[in-house]
Amino acid sequence: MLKMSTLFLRTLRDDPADAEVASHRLLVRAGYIRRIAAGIYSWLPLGVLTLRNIENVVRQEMDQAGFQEVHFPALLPREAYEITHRWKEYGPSLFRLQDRKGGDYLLGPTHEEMFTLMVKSEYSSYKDLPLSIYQIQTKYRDEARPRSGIIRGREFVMKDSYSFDFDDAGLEESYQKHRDAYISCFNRLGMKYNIVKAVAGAMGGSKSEEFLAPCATGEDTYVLCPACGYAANVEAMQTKVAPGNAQGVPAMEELDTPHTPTIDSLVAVMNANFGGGYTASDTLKNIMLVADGKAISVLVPGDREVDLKRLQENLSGVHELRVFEEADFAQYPALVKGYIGPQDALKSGITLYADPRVAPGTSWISGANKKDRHARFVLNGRDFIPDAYVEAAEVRTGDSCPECGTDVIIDRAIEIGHIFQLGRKYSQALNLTVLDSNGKSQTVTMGSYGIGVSRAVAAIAEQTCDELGLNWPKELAPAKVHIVATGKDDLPFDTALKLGSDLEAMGISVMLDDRRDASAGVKFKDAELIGNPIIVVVGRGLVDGNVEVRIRATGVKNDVALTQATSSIAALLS
RNA sequence: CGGGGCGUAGCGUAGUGGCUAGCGCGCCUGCUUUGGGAGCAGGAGACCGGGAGUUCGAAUCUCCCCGCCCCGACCA
Repeated sequence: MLKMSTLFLRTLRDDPADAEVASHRLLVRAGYIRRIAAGIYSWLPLGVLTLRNIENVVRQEMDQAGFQEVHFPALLPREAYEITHRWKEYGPSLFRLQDRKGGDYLLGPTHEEMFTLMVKSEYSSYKDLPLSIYQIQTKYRDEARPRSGIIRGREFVMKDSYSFDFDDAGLEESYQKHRDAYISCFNRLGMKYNIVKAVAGAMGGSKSEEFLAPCATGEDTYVLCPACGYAANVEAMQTKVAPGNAQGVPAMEELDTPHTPTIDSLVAVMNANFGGGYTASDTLKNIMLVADGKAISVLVPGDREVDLKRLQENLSGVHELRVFEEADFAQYPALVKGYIGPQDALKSGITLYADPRVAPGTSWISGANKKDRHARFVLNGRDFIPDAYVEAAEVRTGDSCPECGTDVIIDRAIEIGHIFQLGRKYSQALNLTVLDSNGKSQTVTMGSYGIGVSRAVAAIAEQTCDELGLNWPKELAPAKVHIVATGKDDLPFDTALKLGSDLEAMGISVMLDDRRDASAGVKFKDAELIGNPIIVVVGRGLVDGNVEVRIRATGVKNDVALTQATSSIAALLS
């Protein structure tokens, strides 16, 4: 039984000055966590209990699915990460250090390499597969900007699993098993979440989905279709646009459009001099970018910005993407800044990408590649032909769902899980093979699957808290029942202690506020702040043989006969 | 890394050149109180983020450094 008289806990009456988001404020105020450095937190007893509860739900669901728990060190030698090039590619986000002999080490940000090597050292036959193993472990990433308390830290607890299969069908099956296990896990954690299509991105591999907990303070943006349930990360959102009707589009016509280097100025001149009714969406924006040192050209409708992150994710294999600077324009004198059009792209030799919204058969107003000149009736398929189509334009609320055409909404969320089909990227690099039934070596295919365990503490706090404080689902709370003894006589304190013992004997965890010197008001405030699901007040009702049972989440209060208290509480918790 | 804000006791803060750095919460002692963050009295607790400088005099002004928060870039 957790007794408040001795519990290592100090709640704060004021919000800490360095906390802004609700989960951070409340976890600090209620005495769950304390900041040590940017993105690095200590856990006090209440925090540890909650974290362990979440860990245990995750662990049970993993074990239930047949995955086996292992454990790796956080402190790792450089070698394996050198082979997969991540020692370099991970860049400044990797915590690196040296031992006394000058050997390079790192604090593991994720463990694909180590898991792959572990399987390699134990297994060598197709008969050993499939295999899924996992760990719950502390990860280290030197984030450029840790934020929102425990939501994005530099040290955090993650459950990471890895699946090993003989072939693609096996990988698909392991992936689905993980997906199902994640669904039951997050359901049990009492979270609201969406499963969202994601781009595999830097991890390589093909298929990837994120589990996103909707939350205004979340840092991920995703697209949701209210009609069919289609959900995608904004990077992964697909644009479906019908081809334009090229029939009857007049010949391309060059126009005199002085002083129109921007879309707004161009639309104004078009409406003034070349007939009305033009809007930015009739124009074509031709953005010059540098992708890993190579100039590329991207077409998007004039009323949309290029979403660099989205573009980069969809240009597979591009590590660095930036917009043209003056120096880049200097290298391409044929490009007239502000008046670039795709008509001469072939001549320039620069790869021309088009957003799907710039569909075949659509015609546009674009730059004419001459200062103060534009062209209209510039037809895709006749006047220019993109080398490739790529998702580049920003996604907006009201865009069409690629599945059903309904207007999508855009929402924010916290990423609490991510599942990947990695394929053979790591097994190939580290040479993880097994013998097939013909005695031939075959490269194993892998998946990786993560749950942000410490982040889930914050995400659940965000989703469940109210103006009074935290408000945990019963399986996660530090204790299921929070008993408050009030008054100055011994009776309520003795009764409360007895009630607590009875509940614990029934397997119900109890926190008992047995402080003799704290006023009732303080105890009520603390109970609400700490957020255990059931609060029982043992005090003045005792003269009638009653205790008061409150539901933290709803605020509902009921007097219950002391003799019925344990059974009534047990019923509430079942 | 760019932009903005901030750093005074465990927490929240006042103090913008001049007495011993003030207040609230929390903490300690005593008395009173005990169903919504109690009252009175007494007390402990601060190298005012660090360093250098300006000045008769610096929490306060100047420079450098460190740290923290927010927005952006970045983020398996």
